[in-house]
Amino acid sequence: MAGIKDVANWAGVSIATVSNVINHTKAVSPELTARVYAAIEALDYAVNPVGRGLKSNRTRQIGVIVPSFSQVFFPAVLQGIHESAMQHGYSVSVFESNSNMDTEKEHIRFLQHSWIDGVILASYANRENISDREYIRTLAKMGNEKKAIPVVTLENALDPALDAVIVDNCHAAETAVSHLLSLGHKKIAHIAAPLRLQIGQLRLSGYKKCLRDASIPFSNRLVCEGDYSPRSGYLCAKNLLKQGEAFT
DNA sequence: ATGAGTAATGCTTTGTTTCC
DNA sequence: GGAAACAAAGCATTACTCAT
Repeated sequence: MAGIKDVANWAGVSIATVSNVINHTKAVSPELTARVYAAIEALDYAVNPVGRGLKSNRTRQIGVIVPSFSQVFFPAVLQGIHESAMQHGYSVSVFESNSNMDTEKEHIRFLQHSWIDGVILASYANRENISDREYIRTLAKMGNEKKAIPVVTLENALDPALDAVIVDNCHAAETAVSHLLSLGHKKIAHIAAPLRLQIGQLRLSGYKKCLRDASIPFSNRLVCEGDYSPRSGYLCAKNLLKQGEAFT
């Protein structure tokens, strides 16, 4: 693999000039610029990310942790992250936590020592849970340390100190229920997201609020807790049908 | 204004030296 | 002999000085 010294030798310039051409950090004459680019092409040179990272403290690598690759929601999210990262000259490393807090923490520990520039995290942590609070504080601190690794959470606003990209889950559930009501349905079942998570609670409250607004009594028997997977959706629907509670 | 050359810097690993 | 301390290497970037 050719390094910056090889390019400098081939082009007959100093390594400083090569660096200035690549990064546009200083004016370099068109003649030398052309020679540097010719050397880069001839030697098939690519900047060594380790060397660049040593000096700049930046690797242009982003870590992404999602609970599951098989959930319908995340492949589209990952695609969007990947496309946006590419546009900005970043690459993405993806990890699966299997909806398991220990695995998620393990990935975070690994990324903390992996010269990553930032983390996008669809966390399974619950800020109401005392045992998760210390972990959430750790995530919030990561962006303020000497080698800052900012963390952005998806779907779950864990801490005011952490940036988050979230959906208004309460309103979304309300919208879904009111759509069904507008079609004339009165008995609406809710296959819920995990209720230990904020997202599950918000969706359930949106569901309840819409029923309340329509003066329809809430029945716990019409709520079944799933885990996002297609299989849990199937099992919940099966259970609801089995227990004989009529819904439309 | 342009470009060359040098040294320092970042962090980790590996090799070498010193000391008990 | 083993542990601890120190030095050097790896690579790209950047600041600085000097030359043309």
